[in-house]
Formats: sequence, structure tokens, C-alpha cells
Amino acid sequence: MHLHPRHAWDLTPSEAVALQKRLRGEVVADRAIDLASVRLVAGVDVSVKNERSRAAVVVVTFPGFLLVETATAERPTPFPYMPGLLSFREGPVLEEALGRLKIEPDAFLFDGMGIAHPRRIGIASHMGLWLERPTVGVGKTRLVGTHAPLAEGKGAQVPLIHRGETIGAVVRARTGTLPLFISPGHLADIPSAVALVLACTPQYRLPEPIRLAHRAAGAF
DNA sequence: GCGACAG
DNA sequence: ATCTTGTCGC
Repeated sequence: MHLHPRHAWDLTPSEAVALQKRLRGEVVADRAIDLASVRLVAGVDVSVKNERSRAAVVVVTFPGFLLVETATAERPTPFPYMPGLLSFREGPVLEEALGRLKIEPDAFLFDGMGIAHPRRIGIASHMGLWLERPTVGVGKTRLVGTHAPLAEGKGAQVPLIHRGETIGAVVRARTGTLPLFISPGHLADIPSAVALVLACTPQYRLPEPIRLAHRAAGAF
């Protein structure tokens, strides 16, 4: 996959926050993903084991979810998890794995947030600037924002709001499962991000590409 | 100052 | 994220 690196990753926390404030202006979160033209979707995930971070990018056909390619990378885990700065912890190993991808997917699903982030630049948005392709953030829990109660059935969704802005949606992809926190990464908007995730979640709580990436990264 | 806090 | 057995509920 052709990448467009924007900066070095070895920054102090305060430098990272300043950089996020500079980069957020470049994130495009109001453009619909053209679902009709999506043929290949990638799932991206990172697992951490003994101070080592392992990234996996799995590309599947859409629809159908047949495996097309898997790329991985492994590196020492740079520093502890810090809320709001996840991309600086996982960015280096993700950059390496994404760079090894031969195929160029039409869209990427990330384990984490897109613009549903205190500074509107979660890992899906941040890496979206490297990819310059549509990316979507799929979180299992909330980072910021509030929302109304969610109905029980499949497809139920309510807006996720932070400081007066709608930053994503809380969506129940399957009946009887906890909701997903979906937000546009880059080159996507909320409705199309939700539509893509739902279309990629036929059986389990998480989208198929992310489940496969989770396994390829060595998690259980 | 206190509480919250993706993975 | 990861550490981890049995157990509750459909």
C-alpha cells in the first residue's frame, strides 16, 4: 500500500497533542464513502504481548469477506497506553504493516476511534492521513461524548455528541450484543461509516475484517 | 482539584 | 490491551 507519512512518531505527549491540533484540520469527515464502488475492505488491529506490539492488516472481498491478503509487523511497544494518544503508540507498527500491503483496499476499518476523539483525530483519522483512502473508527467502548439510551434490536443507533458536535454514532450491530462506537476516520462521513460497518457485520459483534485482523495480530 | 479515560 | 474458571442466560 502506498503511504503518505506526515511526521515522525517519537514525540513527547505535549508535542503529540500540539501535532494533533495541527493535523485535525486536514481530516475530511463529511464525505460519504461510495459503498457501491467498494470491492476490498481492510481490517486493522494491534495486539500487545511482552512489550512487543504486533500489527495485522487483513484484506477481504466486499461483500463476501473472502481473505485476499494479510500483512503484519512487529516492534517493541514504544510507551504505555495514554487516552487520546493511542495513535502515537500504535502508529509506528501500523505504518510498517500497512506499507507491506501489496493490494490497495477501498476502505479501512480500525479498532479504535475516528473523529470521536477529544481533538477529533483518533487513530482511524490519523492513519487515514497516511493512507489517503476512506477509513472508519470502530470502538468497543466510549472515549468521549454522550448519547441517548439505545434500543435493543439490530441496527439501533443514536448520535454520539461531544461539546455540541455530533462526532459519530453508537450502533448495535447485532441483537443482544454491546453497541459499537462508530465514527468517520478520514474521507468518510457518519452515515456511510455506519452503513459500511453494518454491512461488514453479518454474524458477530465486530465487523468481519476487524475480527480477522484481531486473530492475525495474535489476540484471542 | 476531581473524575473520565479508544487500546 | 492483557491477566483468566466457571458460570449465567438464550
